[in-house]
Amino acid sequence: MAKRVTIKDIAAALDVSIGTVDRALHNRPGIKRETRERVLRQAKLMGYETNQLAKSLARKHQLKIGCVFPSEYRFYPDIEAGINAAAEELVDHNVQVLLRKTGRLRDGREAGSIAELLEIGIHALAVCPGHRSQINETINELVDGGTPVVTIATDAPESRRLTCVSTDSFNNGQMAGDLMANLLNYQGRVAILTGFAEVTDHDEKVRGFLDAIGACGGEIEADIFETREETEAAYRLVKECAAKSYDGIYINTATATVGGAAALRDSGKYREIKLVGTDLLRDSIPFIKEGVMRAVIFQDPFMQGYRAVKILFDVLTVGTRYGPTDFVRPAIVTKHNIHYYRCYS
Amino acid sequence: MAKRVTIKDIAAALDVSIGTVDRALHNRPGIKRETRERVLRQAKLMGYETNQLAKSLARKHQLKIGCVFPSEYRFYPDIEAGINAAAEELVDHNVQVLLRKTGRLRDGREAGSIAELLEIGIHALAVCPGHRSQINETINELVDGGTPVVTIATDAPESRRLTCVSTDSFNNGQMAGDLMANLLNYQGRVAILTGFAEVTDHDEKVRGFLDAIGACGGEIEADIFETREETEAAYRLVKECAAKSYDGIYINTATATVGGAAALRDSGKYREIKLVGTDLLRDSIPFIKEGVMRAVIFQDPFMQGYRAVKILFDVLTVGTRYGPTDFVRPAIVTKHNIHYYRCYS
DNA sequence: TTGAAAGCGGTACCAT
DNA sequence: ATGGTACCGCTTTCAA
Repeated sequence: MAKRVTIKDIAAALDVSIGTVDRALHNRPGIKRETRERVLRQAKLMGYETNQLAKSLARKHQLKIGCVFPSEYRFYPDIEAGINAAAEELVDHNVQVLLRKTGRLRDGREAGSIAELLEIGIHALAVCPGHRSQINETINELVDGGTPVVTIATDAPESRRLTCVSTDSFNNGQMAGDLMANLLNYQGRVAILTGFAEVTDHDEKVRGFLDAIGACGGEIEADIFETREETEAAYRLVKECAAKSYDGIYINTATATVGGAAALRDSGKYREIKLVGTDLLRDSIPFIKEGVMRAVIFQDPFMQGYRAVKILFDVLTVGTRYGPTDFVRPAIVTKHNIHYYRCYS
Repeated sequence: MAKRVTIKDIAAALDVSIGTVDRALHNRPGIKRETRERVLRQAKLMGYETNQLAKSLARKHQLKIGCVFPSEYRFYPDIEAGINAAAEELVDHNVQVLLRKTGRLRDGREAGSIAELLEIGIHALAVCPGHRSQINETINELVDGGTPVVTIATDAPESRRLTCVSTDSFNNGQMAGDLMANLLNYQGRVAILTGFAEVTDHDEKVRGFLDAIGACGGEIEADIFETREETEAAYRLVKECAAKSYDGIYINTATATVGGAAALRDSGKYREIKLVGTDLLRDSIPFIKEGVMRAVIFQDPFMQGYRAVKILFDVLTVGTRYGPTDFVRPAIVTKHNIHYYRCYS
């Protein structure tokens, strides 16, 4: 394992100063085109790669990464925990993470929080947009000004955000559908309890679920109901379904999962009716442990927050490119692996 | 966010040199007991925490971490990939990872490889022991000499290794058992195909599986067969089981999973008989995608290798303490989440 | 027993 | 347009 090539090595080989090498490597002004090319050629030749530790250590200014997300107590505390975990890993890199909470997701207060952060001065931004296009301009201005932006969990797909860290909702639904198809032995009748018909993510999950049960080669019928993500509505709907001839129930949002599980337990029919839920709230844990709910598809919000910050740091320092979406892998959580997953909400 | 406290700050506060602070902080010789205590008190007072980047950058010698594992082409290539991924993350930290392969797991060639590494000089060791006690002395000598050792996948529990990175086999079996119980609607007859009756890990999985199906509150019978981890034996056994009245089959080792799945497909009864396997070999992927195998419990060997190296680095630099076991979380892999998992064997 | 200083591999600024 | 140098926070060696 030969010693790593440093800018000093390059400088020596070309008989220039390390300042010049640095200028060439980083496209800084004040260097002759020809010199830059010579340096770059030599760097490639010698297989130079930046030592990120040295880079962080030498950086004079602190990197500030802003994070804007709702203060709702479901889901977002996990995202926050992930953000903080990443922040902690980056303190030695002289990175500071600034958090701003925006009330409820739909309040539309992101722009205000972002403005606050800009006042302070940030080098990158992670945000959970409450609306898919409302803050496009804000995002685009930032990006055009050289401040990378990533969205978390929800997206603003028509903006010029760098990427969106989230789960693949369609695939999420497929995972649930496949599980259900297997639990039902490829036949029966299931109730799908979706959040809002018009919310893209929820709808995608429904489509994925239908896709999977349709492709299983059996005969599974499905009815779709809307919970509007209200615990009580979910409770009522599941109570009703339990009274009818449903063999399985799929709930595609977190809060409704809790309400639905409670209803199924109260109905006393959870041994016959198979319940598959979504996400992990503290309140759903007992239902999984007791076998009321067979499994949940966990979208790992912690990891979403964590990755968002890590990606931004990476973009800022290494300059790595990312695709339009960065899918976090969901987990199938059951009675005996639930202890591997932390949840903060 | 106040600026971080550095050794310079401590030195200034006490009007000593940073050399003295360093000596105190690291229990180095050549410092008066009293001075050391003064420094340590001040450091605690100011909330000092080492900047690991600076530490790595300043270290004069390269840290060498040795890894010894079988060259078998199942499972171990994934461990190796994980080790390499960790190694890559640590190059900037001036860490070199040295690999040594030992033929088949049971060949008992670890001691030789370790000796080779000691010749070169390593600061830490990760090893997959082929026997649970045979290399205890080798391990203990290293540990007593200040070289931390962790075991990967298999363990040497009576040695003084720092920790063992592996999965919890009993829990692994429970996950499979719970899944099977749900697939069978709590009733039926299952065949358990275990590797070797006398191998602890395999036996633990069987016990975990029995525990879970026993606790499900239904009536599931189970018969146990030994595959000796041979593809052909597994094929034959599953063919036989398919001809009898089994409702489910659980296979608890990687290679047998492939053979078993092939047999079930060939029997044409995979829609009726539920197959749950273990681990992910490239050869098992099609069986999962086609629905021949409902799920596998994936023990994530990549993560095991990765964590082992990361833990050793952490012990070497930060000095973190670890418990006797470090369980990597297994994943339930099905048709629709299999694309999230890489496998190298 | 302690202090001083030269690095590690970069960044950033000043001088030329 | 380029060179030189003082850092960043720590380790390590040498001098006192």
